[in-house]
Amino acid sequence: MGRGKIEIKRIENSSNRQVTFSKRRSGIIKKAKEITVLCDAQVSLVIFASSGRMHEYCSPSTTVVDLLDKYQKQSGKRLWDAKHENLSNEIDRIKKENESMQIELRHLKGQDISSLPHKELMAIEEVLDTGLAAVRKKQMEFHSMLEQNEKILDEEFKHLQFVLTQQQQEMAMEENAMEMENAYHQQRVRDYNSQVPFAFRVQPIQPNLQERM
Amino acid sequence: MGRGKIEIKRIENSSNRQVTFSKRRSGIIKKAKEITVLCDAQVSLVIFASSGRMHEYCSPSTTVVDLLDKYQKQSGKRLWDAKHENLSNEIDRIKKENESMQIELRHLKGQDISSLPHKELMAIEEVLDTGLAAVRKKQMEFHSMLEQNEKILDEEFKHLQFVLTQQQQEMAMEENAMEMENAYHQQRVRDYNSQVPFAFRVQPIQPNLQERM
DNA sequence: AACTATTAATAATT
DNA sequence: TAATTATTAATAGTT
Repeated sequence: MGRGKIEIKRIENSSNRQVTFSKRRSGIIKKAKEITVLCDAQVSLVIFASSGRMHEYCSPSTTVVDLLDKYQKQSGKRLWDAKHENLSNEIDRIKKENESMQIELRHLKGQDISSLPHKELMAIEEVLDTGLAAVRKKQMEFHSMLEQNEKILDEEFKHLQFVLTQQQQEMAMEENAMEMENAYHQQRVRDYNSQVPFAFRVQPIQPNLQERM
Repeated sequence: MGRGKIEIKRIENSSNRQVTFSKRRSGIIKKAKEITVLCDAQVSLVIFASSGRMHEYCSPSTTVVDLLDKYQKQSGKRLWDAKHENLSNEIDRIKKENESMQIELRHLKGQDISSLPHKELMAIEEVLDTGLAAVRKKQMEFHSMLEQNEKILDEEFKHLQFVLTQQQQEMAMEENAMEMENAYHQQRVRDYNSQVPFAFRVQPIQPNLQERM
């Protein structure tokens, strides 16, 4: 019922598939509505697209829950109970997993090892040794990184110090040449320093140089 | 789509209604199957006839239970009772616990520690140190126990050796006194030895003593 | 998203 | 009740 006959197999083209889904979904829901009216049936229809989006139809005057309750009674399949049982089983499974992990953790922490056979003690020791080695290696890396950072900062600091000292010497020479503007220049130096974080300010090689000028 | 157009309203003629129900029901189920295959959708379809008879379709590879689980997640409608919710919550809780333990275990084994902050690395190292110390202490205890056992066994052995030597000397004296019964006594010694495990048998201090006698 | 040629579903009939 | 068929409805490909 279209321009051509199609085979009933997965539509590979994704956008075609989505368009077809949309059309057929509304078709089915329309049919579901019609059969409820024509034959006063009750229908519960839930459709999930491959995208995960959900669409549903449920006959008026009922709810999905009501219908599923009826479904449960008639099919003999116990939806709730089955679900219940599944959950319980999963809980049991996870709890067991949990417990064994807890025991392992304790052993690794040196707890509850009194009654362990010698062989297991040795295995635990080996795991601990391996772990400790890995952690210490990581810490060594961390430290060497810190040292390297320090070295880089140190060099940057020295460079900055050098540059500033040069600038100050230039200024000092200017000041010598133009004694009159002394006050003005001192102000400039102060301005500059106020823009530089304290840690990077240069201590004059000759202390109190400014005071002497 | 029939010999004539029909209005969508309840079919009053009961047998017509039933026939139509039957035809349309199979039509809907066919459509449900088709959309499942064509668009890889998942469909849960439950139809009740006015007679009460139930018909259902559910996409392969799922169950009504699974679909309803998804349904309730998306719709926010509570299909299951509080019990189920409790179980679900517990599962979530345990799963979280599980995950954190798994992470801790991995860290202790020296895995996945690359991105850890230094502080945590130190904490892990401390735990490992503590654990290792405990395990090693236990192993020391084990060893010293072994040594002690050995010592005790050794002493017992020496004692046994002493006692047996004495007995043999007594026997030898008897034999000297009653030369005639020599053969008989040798038999007794052999009988005795056959009841004692080989490891505990006494080597005569003078080899070949019996042969010389 | 709307259109339309074609197939598919089905209402009436047998 | 089941099969047939005339007709409508659904929809695949196109615009």
